[in-house]
Amino acid sequence: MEYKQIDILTEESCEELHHDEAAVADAETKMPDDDMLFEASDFFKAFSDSSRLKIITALVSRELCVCDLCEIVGQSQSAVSHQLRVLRASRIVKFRREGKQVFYSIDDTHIEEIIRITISHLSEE
Amino acid sequence: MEYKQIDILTEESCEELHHDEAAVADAETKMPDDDMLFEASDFFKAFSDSSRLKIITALVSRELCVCDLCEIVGQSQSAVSHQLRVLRASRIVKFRREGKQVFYSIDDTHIEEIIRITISHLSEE
DNA sequence: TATTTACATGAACAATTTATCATATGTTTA
DNA sequence: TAAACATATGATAAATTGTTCATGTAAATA
Repeated sequence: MEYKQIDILTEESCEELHHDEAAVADAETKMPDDDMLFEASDFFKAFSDSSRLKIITALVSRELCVCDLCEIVGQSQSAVSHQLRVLRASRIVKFRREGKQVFYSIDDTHIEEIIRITISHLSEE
Repeated sequence: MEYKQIDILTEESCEELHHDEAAVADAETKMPDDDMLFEASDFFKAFSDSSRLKIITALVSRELCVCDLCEIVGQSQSAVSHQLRVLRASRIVKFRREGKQVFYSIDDTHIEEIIRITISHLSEE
């Protein structure tokens, strides 16, 4: 990763000077640090698969057990469990066990707002 | 895709009845149609890579030419162009040509809001 | 008009992601 | 305690994605 940057600077960049040095400097100042960028892109990655998005959307209004989620997304229990694992890792869903069943629900208040804004945005055009 | 669903229903689902049939029916009613789900997940996919997210973040406050974007994200011109292609396809950025340079900018008013909410969400914990 | 500059793109390869299959774990029930 | 049920998970294969390299195109300029 570091080597790549060195390569670019020496071989590929548009000479020594950028076209709008001030804009570049300003953008670099305002840029969130790499940790935040990786965390944020991971967060969005959770929404970037239609099966996961279906799971998230289904959970917005109520908690559901895994079996019902399989029914709703039309996928195997194993596939759904793997996706839930991803969503758990991103702390988008939480779960509680009740006997043999495990109930999942949204672990965050912002999720619904983000989905709502996005859907309304995409519906506009 | 269709065949997969049939397989699941006959081989894998938890018998004939779900655990909470009403909840499943309700979730299925409220579920956006598949076209919307694919479109929305594609939209989020644009944000799911840290290089693309860096490009988007840089463009939020101003338009930038490709060369300056390369400088900011620290990647080759080719890599950045390929990413811009993805962002164009999702209609997240627009561009205008000015002589030899091409200037990119955000093609949507919701983008900043979505990023802002997400960053604030991730900063909370 | 030949060259240079800025950017785009196709092909190939590497890395990552997703689905499937088999199996393991935790809980209830016979 | 054995069997059944609901869910989780590791390994593998298939699909997708991201980067690089080589080359193509449009505009400016020598």
